This record gives sequence, structure tokens and C-alpha cells, in this order.
Amino acid sequence: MATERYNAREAEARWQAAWNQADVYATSNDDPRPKYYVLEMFPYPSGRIHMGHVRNYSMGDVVARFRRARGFNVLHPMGWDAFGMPAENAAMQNKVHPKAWTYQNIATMRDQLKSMGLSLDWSREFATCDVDYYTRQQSLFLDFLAAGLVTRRQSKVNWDPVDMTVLANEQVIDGRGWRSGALVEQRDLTQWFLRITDFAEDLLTALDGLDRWPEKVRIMQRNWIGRSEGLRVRFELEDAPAGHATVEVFTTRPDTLFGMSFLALSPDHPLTATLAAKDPQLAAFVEECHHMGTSVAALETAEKKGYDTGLSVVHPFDGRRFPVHVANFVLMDYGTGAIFGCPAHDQRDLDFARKYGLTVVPVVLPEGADPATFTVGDEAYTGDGRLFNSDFLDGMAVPDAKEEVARRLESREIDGAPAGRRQVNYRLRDWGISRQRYWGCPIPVIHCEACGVVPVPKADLPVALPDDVEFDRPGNPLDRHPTWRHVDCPSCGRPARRETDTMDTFVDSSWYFARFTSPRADTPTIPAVADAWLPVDQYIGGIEHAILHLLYSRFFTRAMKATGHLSLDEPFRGLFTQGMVVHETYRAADGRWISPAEVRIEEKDGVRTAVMAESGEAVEIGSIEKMSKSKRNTVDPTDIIESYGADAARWFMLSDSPPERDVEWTDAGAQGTARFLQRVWRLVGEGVAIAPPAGTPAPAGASGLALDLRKAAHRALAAVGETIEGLRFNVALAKIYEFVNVLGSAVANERGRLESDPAAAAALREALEILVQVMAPMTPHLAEECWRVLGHDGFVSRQPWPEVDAALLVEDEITLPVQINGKKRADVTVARDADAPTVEAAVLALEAVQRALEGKAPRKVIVVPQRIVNVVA
RNA sequence: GCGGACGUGGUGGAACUGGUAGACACAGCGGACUUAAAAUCCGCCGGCUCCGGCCUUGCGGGUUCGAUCCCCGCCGUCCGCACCA
Repeated sequence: MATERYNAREAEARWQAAWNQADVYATSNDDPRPKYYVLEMFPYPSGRIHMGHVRNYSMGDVVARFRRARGFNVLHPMGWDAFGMPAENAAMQNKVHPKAWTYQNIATMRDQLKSMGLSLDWSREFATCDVDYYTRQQSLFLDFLAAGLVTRRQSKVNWDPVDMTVLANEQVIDGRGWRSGALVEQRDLTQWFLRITDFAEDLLTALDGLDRWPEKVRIMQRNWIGRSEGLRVRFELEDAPAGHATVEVFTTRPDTLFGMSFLALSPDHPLTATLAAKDPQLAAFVEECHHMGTSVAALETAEKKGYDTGLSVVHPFDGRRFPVHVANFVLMDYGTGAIFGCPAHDQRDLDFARKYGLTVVPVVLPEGADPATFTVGDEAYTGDGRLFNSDFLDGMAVPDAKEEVARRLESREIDGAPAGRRQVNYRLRDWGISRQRYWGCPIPVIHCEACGVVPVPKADLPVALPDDVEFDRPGNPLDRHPTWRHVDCPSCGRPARRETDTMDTFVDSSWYFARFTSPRADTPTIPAVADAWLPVDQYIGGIEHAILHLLYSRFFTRAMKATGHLSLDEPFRGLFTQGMVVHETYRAADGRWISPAEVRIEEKDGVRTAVMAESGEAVEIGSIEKMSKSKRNTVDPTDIIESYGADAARWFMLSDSPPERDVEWTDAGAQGTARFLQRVWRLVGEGVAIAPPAGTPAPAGASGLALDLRKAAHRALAAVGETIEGLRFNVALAKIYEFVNVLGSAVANERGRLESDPAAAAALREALEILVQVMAPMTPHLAEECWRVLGHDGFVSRQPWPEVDAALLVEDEITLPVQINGKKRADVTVARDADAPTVEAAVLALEAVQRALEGKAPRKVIVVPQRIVNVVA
């Protein structure tokens, strides 16, 4: 009988409507079953979804559907990370309001996501630019402010003089603004900060407990937080200017104090400023340092430069005097902004000392080196060893010497304070969230001449963005709005001024996962509900968020705990970072990039060539790269879904490559997937014609073909379950292919037996149902359609995952490979529970073994039960 | 410079805890069906071979009855951080 081809376009639309009608994927907060929260990083509404989204959301949907079938109450929501600069850029370029642009994009992308057939609870959807959302965010900010988790202070920022805004470090490329191309200036601005550094230690130590996170991400966060233990050491200054009797440095190597040859100040150090006020040459040097730029390239090639201030400091132990320099490589915002230089054991200090002819005295002797001859050339010695040339430290190991110096300096007073203080330092900085931008969450404070900074009372929230703004000039439109910023002081009632800075959009994404648990509540969360759902059991997204978003969210969760909005520390129990979608690139003879849609690939004798589909003009096939607009090597998910179907797109995104690695999109692969899905459709159609009706139980105690089919089905069922659980989707799919191959050849070659043996036919029905159910997480539309063909009403999406019959997974007889001297030479088939002597006897009787032994007795026979036999001749 | 990951057929990859290397797929080749094409189905598909075998998981060693897996040393690719004292 001829089976109709599966019409993905028609069937997918029909099942999406049916799911929607029956509200299949809505989740209740009151469901008593165990919870499972699966979340994919929500998208920025840039315009259209891309294949990276398809991959990300396909993975999450497999997890969600699988867990639902396993009996969990699954929360699988979707929303929009909707504030940000692209909306304002669009406003400036195309004269469209950021709000209109954003919501239009959301509408488009929502339709695209819906066409993928994702099992999302759309009733919980929100965008971070919804007033309802950012109102709660303002409320959170006020709580953080009251709890002392927010500060306002001056800091150096990257200022783009053309766009007139602060730029994040990531937005400064080679010293220029990423959009304007203007040279970025360092400016001192008053900024709002969230005090993430208060949690530095906890954010660091808690990483150890995140055992379902990729090790790579944990290491990146660990390095980012950058904890180091050291000592602050205060030096007495000679001939010091008023107010600068001492200068303090931070060091992690107090053991090398006797190897000191200079002290260096940051150009931004207060003492530098004091000295520069009276020393025009120093002032010029400082100015020069500020113009050196912050780009990677500039730092890499930057020469060590210094300026001798003429001052001296006194060594705390032996009273020697050392010069004080201002040096370009000393950072003001790490440690104390000053260092002591020990050239023998620090490469930067060594470079500096060589340049300015300062002494180099080694004080740590590598093991086995001769103290009389050991010298340091162009490479500082930073390794371990024993102290020498170091007075009372001589002979000590490095750790002991560190301890001894700390101990002595702690109990020593200079100028009324201890000369040394142990200190733990972090690289992590407080999080500056002020942005001079319109399209963000307004910071809810008011500046009053009389009262200072006054928080907006919660009753007055929201501080809503005005709609009537102009984007005809760069800068922040909120600053130029005729009325918005004018407001009465909530405290004294006199005219005051609103804060016109908005929040960094990373704030918006730092708590959205908590908001999904009760998205319409009039408080940021309902604590009991948030606690019931959180943590997110499986979070899936790109590695590019390894630090910022994931660290901010970890901080935010702690801050929300401190302010009573939930009561846990870690938001994401399991984290998975998926690889990118990559594609071949194509270039025309004149060098312009050509999109895959315009290219036709031809293959002759294994050589692939490409031509323009229309003109036949030759096209060069280039390297495989991340899909990007600039290289035009993108494919549009909607085109793919229209030509192959959503199920095929989903399946292909999950097949072949392990999910953490990059996957290459190829048209041939997509076609192969579509062919496979047609094959499954035919198989189910042909199979159901032979199999007994729905409801027929699987045959118990089956044998022969029935048993073979049952074993194949239950083995696939077990393997698919295990591999999905481990997020090894590519392996899950391979197991399904294997299973389909078994079923396909049974239906094709064993038709007679299937028709004459009711047990085999019943086993076939069971197998087909299992096939449809294990495929349902990946290809839900096709699965629903097949489920109907198999004679069932209702949704396969609501079916529980079938139980594995463990008895069917074990073989009574097993075939063991037989090795002779580690090389496979034969097979032996024995009972599964045969003991070692029995197996050995069977092996030695084998003809191949006899031949290899040439009549001699084996030296040794190793029997690994149920695995392998190795005969050592 | 520091930190990390990876390296398996033409390609993507599989291989439980040290136990048959190459599952599964893509591409390719051969064949069947067809007036033809599409679709579908069947077969082959790491290398060498004196047809008994031999070699093969980047390279060189080591441990082991046995190594893609563990250890040491190289080579290569990719990613992250980067004057953090």
C-alpha cells in the first residue's frame, strides 16, 4: 500500500494549533508533582531568530518534554531581554521609536519561535521593557539601596565623546567606541554601583558546589574574581609632602622584601597628584600615561616607563633608602595603587629596573642553585626556593618567609599604625550600572539640592520612561526632555531633579528567571513560589555569558536573598553551554561575501565547487565560520522550517555534533534529516497495517522475532532516556537511527512472520509506540501525527515515558571477544553467567586458539566476566 | 605570558569504570526499480597485503595480559584572561 508523504508544513501548523487549544504546555504553580525548571537564555529581540536560537531552544525543549514525560511538573518559560542600545540606534537611523521597534521585533520572533513547536508556557511571557517588569526591578533596586548593597561614587569610565555616553569595557575596541569610532576618553563620573565585591568570597567558594556546571565556566569565574592573599606594607617617606608621611603598597611576595630596589606609584595615586602639582614634568608624564590607551594592543607593546620623583622610602627592616618612581604599569584600582619593586623575582619590575639601571638582588634561591653564582638575567625567577641575601629570612622556604615578614610587620608600628596588614585582594570590581541611555530601566532616585540623593518612594513607582523623546542628537534624550526630569523632592517637597541614568541591561537579565515563577505578581517575586521553583534545574545558553551574566545572576540571587525576595544563593543548579552553529563561507571573485541561498554547490569526483545559482559565476568556497551577518553565511530559520519543517530543523540541530561543540549547518544534512523523518513516517504506516490494534499488550515471555523486537525497543528506550538525561542528544539520535534500522528491516524482510505470529505482531506494535514516544521530545509534530496513526486519541506530548523492562536488556547468551596476546582472534559464545573456568575451557577448545598456541599451554588466561578473554601465549 | 580544552576514516562523530576502535549519520562508489528523473531499496566504503596476516585513535616513550582512555615528553589547533604586584 502506498503511504502518503508526510506533509510537515500542514501537520506542524495543525498540531501547534491543537496544543494551543488544549493548553498542553501551561504550568501550574500548585501542581503537587516534583518540579523541574528548564530554562534557555532568553533572546534579545534583534529582529529575527537565528540558527543559534534554534539550536538552543531545541535542546531546552527536548529536556522539557522528556522531564514532562518522566512525571515532573515542568516550568519552561520564554521572555525577551528587550532593553538595550540597538533599539536606540535603530531609532536614530530609521526614525522609529525604540519601543515600537522592540515590540515589533518581539512579535516577529514570537511567531518564529511558535513555528518551532516549542513546549513553552507562553502565559508567563514578558519583556524586560514591559513597565510591569521594570517597575519590580526599580523596587528591587530600592530594597538593595536600603540594604546597603548600592553605592554612588566617582569613578573612571570610558566616555565616547561623539555618542556622549559611557561605554562598557567590552564596547571599547582598540581605544575607540565600537559604534562611533571616536577615541574614547577616560572621564571621572559619578556612577551607581552594585556592591558585588561584598560577595566576592562567597561567589568564589560557592563555585566548588556547582558540580553540574562546566569546569571551564567555573575556572573563568574563579579567575575573574581573582582572589589573592598578601600583605599591605607601609613605608616611611623621607622629605614627604604634608599628609604623606607614609606610603602603602600591596604585595603577594612579602618574602622578597630584602630584594627591593624601588617603590613605584600609579600615575593616579594621590601622592602622585600632590607631587605633580608642584612638578610640571611629572604632570606631563602623568598626562602621557593617560593617553596611552587601554586597548589590548597598546598594553601588549607598552614599554615600562617611569619618572623618578626624587623622594625616598625607608626599608622597614634594614633602614636602607630606595627611590620612589611613578610608573605607567602600576594600576590605581588594584591593591593600594603602589608597589615595591623586587626585580629579581618579578618580570615587570625587572624590565623596569633594567631600563632605569636599578639594582637587581636575588633573594630566592632555586633548589640546587649555588648562592655564590646564582644571578638573574633577563628573566625574573618566580619559582620556589629558599631565601638568601635576606638577613633573618635566610634559609627559610618561601611560605615560611612570607609568614615571618607578615608577623614582624603586623606587630611593628609606623606613624601610629601597624607597618603590615594581611589582606585578601580581589580583581573583581563593583558593578557600575549607570548608563546615559534612554532605552533602559530608569534608576529610581531623585536629586535634591537640600536633601541630597532621595530614593523614589515605592508608592510612586513606576518611574516610567516617557514616550515623547527625540533621537535627533546623540546623548541621553532623558536629559533633554522638557518635563520628565523635573519633579518635587519626596522628602522636602521642593523642586528637584530625577536621575536620568538608566540601568545596565545586564541588571534586567540578572533576575528574570525568578520573575518567571510568578510573572504577574505585584512584588518582584512571591518568595514561597520562587523558592518552590528555584533553582533552575537546567539552564542552557552560550558560553559567551560565562562570566558577566552568570556572575551577575549569582550575585543578584544573593542580594535578593538578603532583601527577602527568595531564600537561596545559587540560581542555576545545572548549566550547559552549547556550541555555535557554523556554516561554510562563499566569496565571489571580487571578494564580496555571498550568502548560501545564492550559491549552488556542484560535486564531481569528490571535488566540490560553487557557482552563483543565477549567473553561474564561479564562487570560492571558504572556511567554515560562525554564522554572521558580516560574512553572510547565515541561513534563516523560517526558510528552513518552510522547506524542511520544524521537526527536521530541530532534529538536525541535535544530531551529529555533541551539543557543547560547534555544529555545521549543511543543506545536505538537512535533506538527509527530512528523508529520515519520511522514512519513520512510512515505517509507522506500514507497521500499523500489520500490528494489532492499539491497546494490545506486549507479549510476555516472547521468543524469536517477538523477543528480538522487544529487546531492540527496550534497549533503545533505555539508551535514549539515559542519553537525554546526560544531554548527549547526538548519541540519543544515533540510538534512534539504530532502532529504526532494526524495525525497518523487520517490516521489510520478516513480513510473513509478522503476519503469522501474533506475538511478533504485538511486539511490533509495542516497538512502534516506543519509537514514537522516544522521538517525541525531538520531533513532537511528527510524533503526534504518528501517534494518531497508531490509533490513539489525545497527545503523545502528554504520555508518560514508557517503563523499561530491565529483563529485556540482558542477554542469556553472550558473545565474548577472544584475544591472543591482546589481539582479537576469535569469538566465543557462552551463557551470560558462566564462571571463569567454564569460559576458559570453552576458549581453549577454540580452533583459532589451538592454532595460536601450537600445542603449548598458555602462560596465562585472563577472563573478564561478560567482557573479554585474553590468552597470553 | 598565564589558565583551560581538544587532536579518532573523505567529513561530523561513537566507544560503559583500562576490555572487539570506527556505532550512527553525511558525502562518495556500485547495483536494482524506471522510457527518464525524483523517490525508494540493496551492497561497498581507514591503509597495506605475499590473502596468512600486518599496520592504524597527532608524534615519541612508559605502565599493563590488554591503552583512544592512565603517566612522562614533544607537536598542532581552538578558547578565555592579560601590566592584577
